[in-house]
Amino acid sequence: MVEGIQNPDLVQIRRDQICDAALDLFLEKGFASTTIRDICARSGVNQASLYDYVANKHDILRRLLNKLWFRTDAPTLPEMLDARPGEPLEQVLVDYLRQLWGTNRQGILLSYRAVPHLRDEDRRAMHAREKRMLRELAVHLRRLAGVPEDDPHPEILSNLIIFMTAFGPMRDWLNKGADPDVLLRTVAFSVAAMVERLAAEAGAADAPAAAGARSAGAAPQG
Amino acid sequence: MVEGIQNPDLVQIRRDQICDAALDLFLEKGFASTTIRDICARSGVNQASLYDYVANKHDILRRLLNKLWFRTDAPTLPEMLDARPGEPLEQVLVDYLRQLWGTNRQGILLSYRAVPHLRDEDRRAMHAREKRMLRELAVHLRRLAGVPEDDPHPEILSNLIIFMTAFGPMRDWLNKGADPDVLLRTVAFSVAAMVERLAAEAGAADAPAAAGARSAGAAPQG
DNA sequence: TCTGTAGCCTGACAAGCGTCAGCCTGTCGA
DNA sequence: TCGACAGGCTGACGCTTGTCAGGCTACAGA
Repeated sequence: MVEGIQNPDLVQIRRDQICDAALDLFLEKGFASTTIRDICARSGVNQASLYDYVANKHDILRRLLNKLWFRTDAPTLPEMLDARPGEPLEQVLVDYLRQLWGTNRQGILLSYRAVPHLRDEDRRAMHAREKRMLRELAVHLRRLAGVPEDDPHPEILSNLIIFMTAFGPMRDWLNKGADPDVLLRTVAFSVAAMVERLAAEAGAADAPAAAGARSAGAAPQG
Repeated sequence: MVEGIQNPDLVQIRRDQICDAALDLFLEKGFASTTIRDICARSGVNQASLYDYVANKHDILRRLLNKLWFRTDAPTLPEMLDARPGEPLEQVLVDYLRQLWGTNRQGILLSYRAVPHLRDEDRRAMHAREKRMLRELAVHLRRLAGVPEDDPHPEILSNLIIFMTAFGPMRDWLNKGADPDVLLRTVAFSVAAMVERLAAEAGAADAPAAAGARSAGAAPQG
């Protein structure tokens, strides 16, 4: 080998092997205590050959996050809300969570656990994406709850909701035996209740909200 | 020195030095990539002397979690609810979060990040405590929302609420500039809204709920 | 059969790890 | 003045880590 591996298909196959094995191990033992030798043993790739396919250990983590966290094949929550205007927040959330928790549990876990091991540049990129998502979601919440521009609650609630979308994967060991669908419906209705309450308080303090809460169910605030 | 250090006060002082330095480093760089040499450098304790005060690196982590996670000086959420019967959930939560986020941010972060590095026995103890708390909180929720024994929602909601109590410390980098008090009030009112909605749905499906939601009326915090 | 070469692997490197034996220093009662 | 002894420190151990130079194998084309 003079200049790396030439067959691009082979490179792809080997990289997938390496990343798949590494993902499991990173989630099992953490990034720092997973060794290159571990990854080689599980993936079947030779220890020296590994460096023909990835630059180094950090490169594996970066590739994983690019595939799982910065994925382009699935919409973010605000994108999904954009695409389905008028639909109740709760229903959109159910679909969003089903998709997220169904196909990307590991990506969520990795993104929360691997942060300290990211290179600064990659961490900045992650934070930027998170901030953008938060901002976009806050716009929706502000409209849904009918609160004024200067009210800081939508931003906080956005942050909280995005955090709650990690609930399933992060705490599933405590939900042993629970129906996954009941789980995500519970989260969705909880979020809807939060937004409704925000709308109700804005309406009570202000004027009757223009948009109001769109979610189904009685507003219990009495 | 024949048999360890004899002055118990000195032992305590040194252990605190070691643990304080280690806590910062574990949160900064993760457990596995923090070295004994790092801990010594930051704490000022000599590398050999360190082993006069703690058994090894894992022992440091265990001591930290005992101090921060299995703390006995602060009540758990269900304990606080037991101690203040009749008070609105929302108010109890505000006080609980103020105490938790004020004095134990690092404990929360550590407990979420250090899990993969715990010895099995310690991990089992953590999980047991978590399960007990979840069960106890579910009892309260069931009563507050007036839902029947066989409804699985209180358990899921308990799990979700305990997860949400980690929101402040886990996502504070996204809440830069926000008033910490507004933050925890927002979480508290969100949780109250969730429980109210659970009560409303139980009441709608069943009979008028006996307990109902006890949260204070419209009192917009802002 | 020979040869060039793409891809695989052996074996080793320096660096860094957790750990500790054994020596050194300072203090204090006799 | 002396020695006993608590506590600090030097220096090194055996091991594991990420990384890679360079030799090896298998096979296509002549």
